[in-house]
Amino acid sequence: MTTLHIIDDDEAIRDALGWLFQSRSVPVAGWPSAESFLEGWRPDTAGCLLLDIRMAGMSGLELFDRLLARGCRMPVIFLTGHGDVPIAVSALKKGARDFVEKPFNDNELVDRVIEALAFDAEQREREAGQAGVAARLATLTQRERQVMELVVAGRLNKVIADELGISMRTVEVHRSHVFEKMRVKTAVELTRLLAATP
Amino acid sequence: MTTLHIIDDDEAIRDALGWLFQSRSVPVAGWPSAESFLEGWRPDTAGCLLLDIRMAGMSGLELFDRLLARGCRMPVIFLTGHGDVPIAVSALKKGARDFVEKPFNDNELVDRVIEALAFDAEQREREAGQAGVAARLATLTQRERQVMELVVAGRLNKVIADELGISMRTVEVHRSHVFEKMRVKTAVELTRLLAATP
DNA sequence: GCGGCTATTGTGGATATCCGCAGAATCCGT
DNA sequence: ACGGATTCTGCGGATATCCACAATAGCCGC
Repeated sequence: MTTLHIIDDDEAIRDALGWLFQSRSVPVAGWPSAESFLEGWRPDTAGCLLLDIRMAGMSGLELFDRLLARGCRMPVIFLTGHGDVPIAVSALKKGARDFVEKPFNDNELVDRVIEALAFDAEQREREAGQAGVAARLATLTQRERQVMELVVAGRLNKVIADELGISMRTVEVHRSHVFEKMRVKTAVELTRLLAATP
Repeated sequence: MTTLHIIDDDEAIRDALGWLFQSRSVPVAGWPSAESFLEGWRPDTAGCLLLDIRMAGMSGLELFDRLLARGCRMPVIFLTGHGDVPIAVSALKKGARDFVEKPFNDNELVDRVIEALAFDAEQREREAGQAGVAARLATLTQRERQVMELVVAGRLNKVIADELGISMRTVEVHRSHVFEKMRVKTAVELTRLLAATP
């Protein structure tokens, strides 16, 4: 299982949460500030975040915004001791996974964290597949991409040739290159490959 | 534009909100209770809901649950005067669109409602298209459905014939019927049609 | 039993797609 | 200037798909 990142400037809380999750076999990493986590974060950092709202220095919300801006897609569970509805609403609408008030129920929190970790693992698997597709897409030339778009739009070769003002034979060549580079054998497979990503 | 349904047991608030929205050209329907709205609700009721949490009789949350159970997909904006974070979190996680505390900013609320109405309209358009596809799917015979699944999986006719233990000619016939009934001309179009719905 | 729907198969021909072989033009970097 | 990548084109043949015409057979409802 991947790691739960606990970000809280109160060492006592980090320790208590660390204890709780380690006792449930959830790997934990503790961070004493938003800044320290942000510095250590890399696009391939996996797992989920348990993030305190109020912290000295950068707040949990600000860290969340900065992570989003950097393309981080890890599930984030906010922890807060002083429930503020507008903050909760805006965090959830931005894509936070959960918003939990202290004091919380231990078992419930553990369950939510485990679900979030599973979600992250699945999401990373999906994205790994998509990255492979994106890498293959990047090897296409402009013309090949144009032809591909018309192919997955369902146009016949002769129509594509018309629309691009080139001969059918040339379309066939590009089409064949696209299939080869994208590692598919039929237009239908290509369509499915691209339908899963856009 | 479609209708905003205001559900609040306080007539003064219904009137005030009604005024606000009518002055912004948003069509409004007022309901004095969750029960009255639920009774009048039909699957094709369009628009969005502005729903008070605390009401005599059925609460806003309970109405929301019942609507979800009946397959209602209208955007719901909750209104509440006594912010409760766990309630807001659970409502949003269930799919509520927004959760607004009184007193609210008029302009902000109007903006959110207009966005929600636009969202509902788009969603209904999408679903109308999907319903058409579903209706056409329902006209397929079992065999045609089997062939269709293999076609959109990218198999060639000869392979399909093998897998189903029938002749290629029969596959061609079924395939042609599928195209006709689904109103497409190529396997790629069919794939796109089905990829948008699953 | 007759008519309609479904499923099946065949023949034969028109179209489309797939592919190897061959040739050529432009642009770019060494 | 030479090689490489990209784009373009033609020919011909092997496969595949599309389709009209034609026919057989089982099941179901009237």
